[in-house]
Amino acid sequence: MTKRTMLHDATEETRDQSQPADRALLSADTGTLGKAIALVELVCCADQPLRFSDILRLTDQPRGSLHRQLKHLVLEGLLDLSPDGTYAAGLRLLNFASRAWAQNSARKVAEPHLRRLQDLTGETVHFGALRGADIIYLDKLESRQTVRMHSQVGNASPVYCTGIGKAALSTLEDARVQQMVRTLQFFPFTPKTILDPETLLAEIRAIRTQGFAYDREEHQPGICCVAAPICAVSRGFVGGVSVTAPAFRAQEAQLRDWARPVLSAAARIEADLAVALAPR
Amino acid sequence: MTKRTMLHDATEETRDQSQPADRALLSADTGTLGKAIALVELVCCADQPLRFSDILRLTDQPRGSLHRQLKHLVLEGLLDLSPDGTYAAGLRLLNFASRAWAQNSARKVAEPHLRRLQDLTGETVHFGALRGADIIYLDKLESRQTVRMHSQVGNASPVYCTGIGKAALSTLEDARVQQMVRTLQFFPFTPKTILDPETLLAEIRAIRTQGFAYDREEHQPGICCVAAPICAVSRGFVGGVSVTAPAFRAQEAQLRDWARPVLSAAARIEADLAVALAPR
DNA sequence: AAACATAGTTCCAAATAGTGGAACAGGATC
DNA sequence: GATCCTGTTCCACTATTTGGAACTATGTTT
Repeated sequence: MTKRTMLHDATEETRDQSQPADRALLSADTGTLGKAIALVELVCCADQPLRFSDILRLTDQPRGSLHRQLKHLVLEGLLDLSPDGTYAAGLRLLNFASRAWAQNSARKVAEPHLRRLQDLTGETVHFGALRGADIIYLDKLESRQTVRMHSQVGNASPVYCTGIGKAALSTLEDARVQQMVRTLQFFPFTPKTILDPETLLAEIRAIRTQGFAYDREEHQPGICCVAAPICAVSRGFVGGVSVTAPAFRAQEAQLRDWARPVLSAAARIEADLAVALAPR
Repeated sequence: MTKRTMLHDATEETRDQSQPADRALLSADTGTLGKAIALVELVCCADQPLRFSDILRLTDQPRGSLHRQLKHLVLEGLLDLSPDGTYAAGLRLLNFASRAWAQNSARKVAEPHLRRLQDLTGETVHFGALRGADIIYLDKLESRQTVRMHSQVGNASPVYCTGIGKAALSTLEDARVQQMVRTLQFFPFTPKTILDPETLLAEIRAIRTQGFAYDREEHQPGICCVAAPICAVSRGFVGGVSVTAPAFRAQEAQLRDWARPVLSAAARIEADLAVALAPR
C-alpha cells in the first residue's frame, strides 16, 4: 500500500531565491544520509530484486558514487548483496525494527488494553501510530489466530482511508490537517475510498465531535473498522486503537456498539500513558 | 541478547598521533553513514530513552556535529524526537523491516514447510538467518498461539548458543568458522552455554557429520531445540529451521525423534529454493 | 576466435558536505 | 539576578563525497 505516499515527506522548504532551484523544492536536505536512505527505500520497495544497473537506471547517479554508496550500505548491513548481484533489504533493518517495536512506549502501555478489547469484541484489534501521512501498524491481535501476525506489523496505510488514520487527523490542529490534506495524493483503493479533500475534512469534523472514526470498506473491500485516537499530554496523537471485522459481521448497529469499548480502551490507555510518561 | 555484540563497529578511533594504523583493523570505513547508523544502534539498544546529552556522553563527539547528525536522522524518520527531548527508534525503521521481511525469499519459500513442521511436531518452529555472528529470527510459529509472535521476529541471538546458529556454523568453510570463533565473545547465558572455542569446534564437527544441531538449554534455561541448516546453490547457508520445546517435553529421545522431520523440512526447503532461485 | 556488448569495480582531482570549536539561547536551580 | 545545565546555531577548516573515465570480467554476436 501507499506506494507513493512515502516519497519525500519530511520537511520541505522553498530555498527559492535563484540558483539551486529545483532540488531543494521537494525534500529537506539530509545530505549523504538522505541519499543512502533513499537507496534503502528503493531496494525495500522494489517488487523484484534489483541489480546494480537497475538501481543505476532508477536513480541516475554516476556509477562510481552509486557503487560506493551501495558498498557502504552493504557493509553496514542495511542491504544484502546476493552472489547473483541482486540487492535486498538487510537483516540489520529487521533487528533495528524489533528493538524499535519492543521499545515503543505507547505500544507497551497499550498492549494489555488491546488484549482486553480483543477479548471483549472477539474481533481483530489494531494499534497504529502516525508517520507523515501514513498510519504504521505496531500491533495486531487477530480474532482467529490462524493468520500470521507480523504480516501487518510495520505496514503503512494512508491516513485518509483508515479508521486510525482519520482518528489521528481529528486530533491534529486545523492548520496541520489543512496542510496535510492539501498535499495528499488520494488513491481509490476501493469504490468507497474518500477521494477529495472536502469530503475528508467534513468527516474529520464529524469525528471530532463524536470522538471516534469509522472505516467502511474504504481501504480494503469487505473490511470495516471503528477507531479511536490516543493522545498524550503535550505530545498530541501518539497512536490509535481499532476493532476491525469483515463487513458482514460489522453492520452499522454492530459498528456503533463497538464504539463504546473502543473509546474506553483508548481512554484507559491515555490514563496509563499519563502515568508512564510522568517520571523523568 | 547480544547486548555487546554491536557496540562500536563503525566509529571510535584514537585519532591522536599520526598513523591511521589500528583504525582500519576492526571496521570497514563507511564514513558518514557508519556514524549515523551507529547512532541509530545506540538509541535502539539503549534500555532507557536517551536525551541529547546522554548521547553526547556516550559518543563523545563535538556537540555541533552530533546535533546535526541527530537532526538528519530525525528528518529521515530513523529516529523520533519526543517533545521531552528523548530520542527513540523511528517508525520508518519498522516500515523498512516489514518490507525486508515480506521480501526475504528464503523465508517466503520456507513458510509453508515451517507450518507443516509445526503441525507435525506440535511445538514451536523457528526460521532464522545468519548476520555476522548472530542468528536473526525471521519467523516463529508458536505451539500455543497465546504468546505473541513478533516478540521474537527480528531478534538476534549469538551463533554459539542456538541450534540454528550452530547448524549455520557447520555449513561454513573451515577458515571462516575459525576466524569467526576466534573473534567471538562468549557469554554464559545459562550454565550449559558453550564458553570456549574448542568445545564449540568439536560440536560443529559433530554437527557436520550428523547434519543437524541440538541446543540443550544453552541459551535459555529450560529450552531445548533441534535445528537443521538450509543452503542454496552457490550461496551457502541461507537460513535454518528448528523445533523448540521446554526441556521437560524435549528429552533426549524426543529431541532425536524430531531430528528427522526437521531435516526433511530443511531438505524440502532447499529443493523449493533451488527452483525459486533459478529464474533470472 | 576475435570483436563487441553489458555489468560491475577501481581510481583520482575537484568540490561539496561534514566537522568541531565557540558563541548563543532557554530553563532550571541556587 | 547569577549560575549551572541543557540544547541550538554559526562558520572557517578540511575531510569526504563526487563523478568522469579507465579498467576488468563475463557473456554475446559476427
